[in-house]
Amino acid sequence: MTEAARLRNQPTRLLSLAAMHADRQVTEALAAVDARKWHYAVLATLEEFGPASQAELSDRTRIYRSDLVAVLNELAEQGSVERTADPVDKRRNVITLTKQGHRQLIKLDTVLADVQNQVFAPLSPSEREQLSRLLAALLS
Amino acid sequence: MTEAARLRNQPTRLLSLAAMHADRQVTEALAAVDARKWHYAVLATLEEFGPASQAELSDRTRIYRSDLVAVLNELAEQGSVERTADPVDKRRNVITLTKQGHRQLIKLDTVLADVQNQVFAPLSPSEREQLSRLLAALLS
DNA sequence: CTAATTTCAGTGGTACTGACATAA
DNA sequence: CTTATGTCAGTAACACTGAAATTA
Repeated sequence: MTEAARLRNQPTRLLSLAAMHADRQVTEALAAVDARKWHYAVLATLEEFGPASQAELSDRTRIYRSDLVAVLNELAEQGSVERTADPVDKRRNVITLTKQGHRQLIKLDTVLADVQNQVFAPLSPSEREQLSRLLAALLS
Repeated sequence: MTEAARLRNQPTRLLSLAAMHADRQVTEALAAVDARKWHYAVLATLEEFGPASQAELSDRTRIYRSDLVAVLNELAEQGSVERTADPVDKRRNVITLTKQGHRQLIKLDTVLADVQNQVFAPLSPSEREQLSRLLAALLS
């Protein structure tokens, strides 16, 4: 079944379909190790910037504050993260990466590296760079 | 607020963010004329291939059969489409584009052309072609 | 009997809004 | 008094599954 020419000629549709295709593989690969994209975003951010409040995590990961609550509940339940009250500002929680969380991050690193290679397998290394450059330009 | 290096280096994340950014603008522009992406997909398909059953429309647009029902209800309500029983196969409906639907399609064409130019404004014409080529390669 | 078509009900992850209590 | 923070409730479009009724 062929697509209408009008649809084929909508670059935004192509972009959507490609992203959906990639997202699907990421989601599946992460699910296999009991994780989600957001888990990785939070763990990676904590690793790089150290303990943070939920508001700061929200800013850095682009996860909404309201949605972050559930993500942190999940990460805390699996012991990847600790949530303690901030003594200097009692409105805040301080989120800290645990050793278990660090191990989980390393594991997710390898899982995601595999997925990137799988998703971008049709492209040569220089084409992958090209693509990243063009996509980044769209966001600036 | 900067993103963690690990996140910046995930091309699939970049792809997701770019697609989300583009989708948002498409959705907003279409909402302004009381339409959705799926409406356009259905109208464009009917225009190019003529009257079709819902199963055929589903195949061509990649909209699930179950979701297509609601889309066609909306299009029928606004008079863009007519749904009649197929005399030769009573299981089927025949979906036909009306004159009103044709006009709506033309209108959506211009709306979407504007959005494409807006979304891909940061890229030169040859870069846009490059991007389309690379994205298409990911889907093959 | 089987297979295809339309439809409905429902799930689940996502993006996003709004509101509330608490505390700065 | 206002603003920031964490939390909860809820909406909406989307992707997807499963099943029922009708008809080929």
